[in-house]
Amino acid sequence: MRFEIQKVLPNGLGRAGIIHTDHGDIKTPAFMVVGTHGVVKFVSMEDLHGLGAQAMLSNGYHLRRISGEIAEGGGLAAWSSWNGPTLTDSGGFQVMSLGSGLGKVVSMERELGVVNTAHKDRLAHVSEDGVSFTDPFDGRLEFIGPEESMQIQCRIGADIHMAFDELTSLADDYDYNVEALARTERWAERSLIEHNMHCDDLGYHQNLYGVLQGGRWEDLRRSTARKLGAMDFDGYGLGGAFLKEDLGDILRWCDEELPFEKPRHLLGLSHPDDIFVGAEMGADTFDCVAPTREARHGKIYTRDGNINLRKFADSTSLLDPGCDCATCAAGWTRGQLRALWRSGDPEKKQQYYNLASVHNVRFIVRLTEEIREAILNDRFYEFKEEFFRRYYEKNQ
RNA sequence: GCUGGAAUCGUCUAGUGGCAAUGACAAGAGACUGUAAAUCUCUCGGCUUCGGCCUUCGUAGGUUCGAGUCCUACUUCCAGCA
Repeated sequence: MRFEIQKVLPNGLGRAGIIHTDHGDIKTPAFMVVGTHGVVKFVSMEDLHGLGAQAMLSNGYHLRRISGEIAEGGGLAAWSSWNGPTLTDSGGFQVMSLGSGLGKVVSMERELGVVNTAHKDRLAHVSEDGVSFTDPFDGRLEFIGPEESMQIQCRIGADIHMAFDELTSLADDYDYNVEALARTERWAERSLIEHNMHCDDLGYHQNLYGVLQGGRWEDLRRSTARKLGAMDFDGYGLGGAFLKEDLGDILRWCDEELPFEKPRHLLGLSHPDDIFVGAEMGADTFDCVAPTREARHGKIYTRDGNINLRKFADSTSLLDPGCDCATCAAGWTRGQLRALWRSGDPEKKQQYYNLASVHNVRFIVRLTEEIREAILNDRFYEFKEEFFRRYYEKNQ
């Protein structure tokens, strides 16, 4: 893998570039679509290529039981028939979502009294070795540590792997973050060693990103960035549960310390505010379930702010007039889409999920394309201002 | 015409003496960020100083401390028999 930096923002952090992988190039900043199981929900591979998606993220945790099958199928890109660049997550997110955050929403808004799920109610428990967890669907007790995660990911064979990490929750205090971060750093070393034993097994090179945690504390963020930055990772994942207002600072702390020439992936964020902050502070790639999940839940992205489709029963307006996605190009109106969505007919609902997902994903992919163009043309800050002026102007 | 049965919040529906009244759908509001998520939360008779108050279960009476629930009549609808 090679990362070519084409242009750098005046702040010395944000940049536009190209990540060259064995399955193709990723022009950055870029949004990677999330196909946890190797499929983006309700969106075909043809749709994805059509809307300009450059890379797909899947999850080693979800694919763990069929990783051998995927290896036999030639690795994730071939097996899924995506045939482009891919990335897998280590399962680190599930340490939190099945553990301290079980049953909770990972919100970026300030909530009073965020509380972790009680230990006895968790499906995942962390130890020095790794994470023991109960499969939520079949109740089987399993274990994944750094070595297991690397073995699974190397069989799945994405171009980019994530080191096995522990994502802490907003409710975890400084002391717990110190402890968890030290563990994540030890896991990073173990991940690197194990990864290097298997990273060429499928006949092409697989890369490993180290993942930075450390919550909202500057000393933790900077020290882990220096520590992992000195290790031989191919790039870095920027992880954590953030409050929106902290995101810029946290990314800056990390990216000021990390080796500049290596690519960085901001894990799990894609709302426009977060993409802009990320791109400005040096994140090269992004992924997020929000565009597809929110589409299924009736939230449609538009350049004038997001809309809730429920309110547009009789609307003959396009989803986002001027949008270049396939759904808008085909002339679907808000009212028509709402009718499909609310229909009792499963086929119509599925059609809705497809049309709305394509639109929202295209919206975010296009946003990253535009940010890239703006960076290359020295007008990032102007573009950001234009975008938000329109996006937040009350107008709906 | 006779004999049964039924009428409840937009719709369907629960309810058999203590009820502002069940559930579903529809409707309305909000949430969702490395997918336990085609999901979840809230509202859904009116008013409220949030303690309550008022008006409600086809219509009109009655029995009862108390009636959506029991009785009588009427209205409408359904089924069966003429």
